[in-house]
Amino acid sequence: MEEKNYQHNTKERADHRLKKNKQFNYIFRKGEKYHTKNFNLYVVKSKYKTYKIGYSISKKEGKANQRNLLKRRMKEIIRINNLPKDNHNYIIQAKAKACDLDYKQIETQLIKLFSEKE
RNA sequence: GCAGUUAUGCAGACAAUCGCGUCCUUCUUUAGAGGAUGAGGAAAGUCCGAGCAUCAAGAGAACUGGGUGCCGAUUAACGAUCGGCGGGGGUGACCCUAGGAAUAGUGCAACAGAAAUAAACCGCCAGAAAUGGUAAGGAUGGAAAGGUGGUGUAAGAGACCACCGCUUAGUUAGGGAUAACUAAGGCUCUGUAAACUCCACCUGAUGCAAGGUCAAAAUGGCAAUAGUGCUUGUUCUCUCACGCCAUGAAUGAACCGCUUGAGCUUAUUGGUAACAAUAAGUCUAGAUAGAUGAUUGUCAAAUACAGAACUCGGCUUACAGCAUAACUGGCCAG
RNA sequence: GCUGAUGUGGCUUAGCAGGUAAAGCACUGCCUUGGUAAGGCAGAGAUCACGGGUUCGAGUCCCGUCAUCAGCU
Repeated sequence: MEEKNYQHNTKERADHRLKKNKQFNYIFRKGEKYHTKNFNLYVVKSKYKTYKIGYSISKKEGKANQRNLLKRRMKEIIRINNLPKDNHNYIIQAKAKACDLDYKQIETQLIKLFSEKE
């Protein structure tokens, strides 16, 4: 049953978000790292049957509205392309002025990241 | 048409597909479906002023610290706003202005210059010289002993005169800052208070991460009529209050605070204006890793600065592309 | 969200009641040594974060921006 629900609900819901500061710290310490030019990916195996994603953009990258826009675009890309294939915990960290990128540039880089992980 | 000044407004709209926060309805309770609604002129900086909350409650005095500073009005309040006055800038429309007191006292004014708050280097005049008189001219400086022109004189000097400036007094106008006029003084009185200071007025501190609810029993430590806490800069007077702290106990954004408010829109009236009064209508985000995105089409082009976090009133800073109104300048053409 | 602090040569710091910006390390040249280090002598290097104001004159006083760094669940 749960598997079916998971297949249907590909959208980004609250269930699929990391929220606690503890979890973030844990994943930053223990996770495996993958890089592209503007993004880092941290992955840790989860004990639950769903995946979770957190987004991390530091204040240095841009002003508040730019950071919000980047986060929305990342969420949108992950929702449409259905990127996370395993039930792990992920953090995507933006760096190196990722706020200046287009939607399409972000898309290619994120797809690259997840394929590298495979 | 060109250059400019001031004020005001907009800050994409519509359609389609997928997707997000909150609320409501429904059936069902892991969840789904439908509907409504969903960021700004600065939401920013956190520079001022308020509400609200806590510091157990309150009245007062002294000192200290901080702020404001032409006049009148507006406002819940303000360092804000409006209208004036004085000063400065611009050909002009118009703009800028922390603008009380320098005879209460103290400090500072480098270098240059003879000399910087105090008189004499060169000079001019008299004289044989010693010396005396003088401040017109010279050089320095931000500032040099009222300025310009004349009379006068040995040479000169407010010594005297005219105009201008300054100080004091008076009259008139004005609600006042102040202005105009008259008379006198003959000029004695450098600048700096955004240096200390004086004068007048204002001022407790901390901030929603404030603070409250769930929250009780029980145990341990300290204290015992003195102690603790007192208006969180210090000291004092008076009315006072009470056992205090830790564990229990959960670092949880779980619930409240959290959105109806000095609210918004329109009209009328009063006022030069800021603004106020009255009437009618209206409810318009409430998140908590933090809600608005992606793709396509049409409009000439939609692209700037930028994202609510308890709430209001201002200020400051950022800003693509426009639109509207009033006014100024000179040029060209008629 | 709230509250503070700091910006001075390449680096680390001085500087005050406003009057020509100081030191150490580093750098350049010369001396010393057979050579290097150390040492000695000389030299260069700053729009005092940026923009206004007060003042005759601001690194310093006042106001506003920007950047950096701390602290508070």
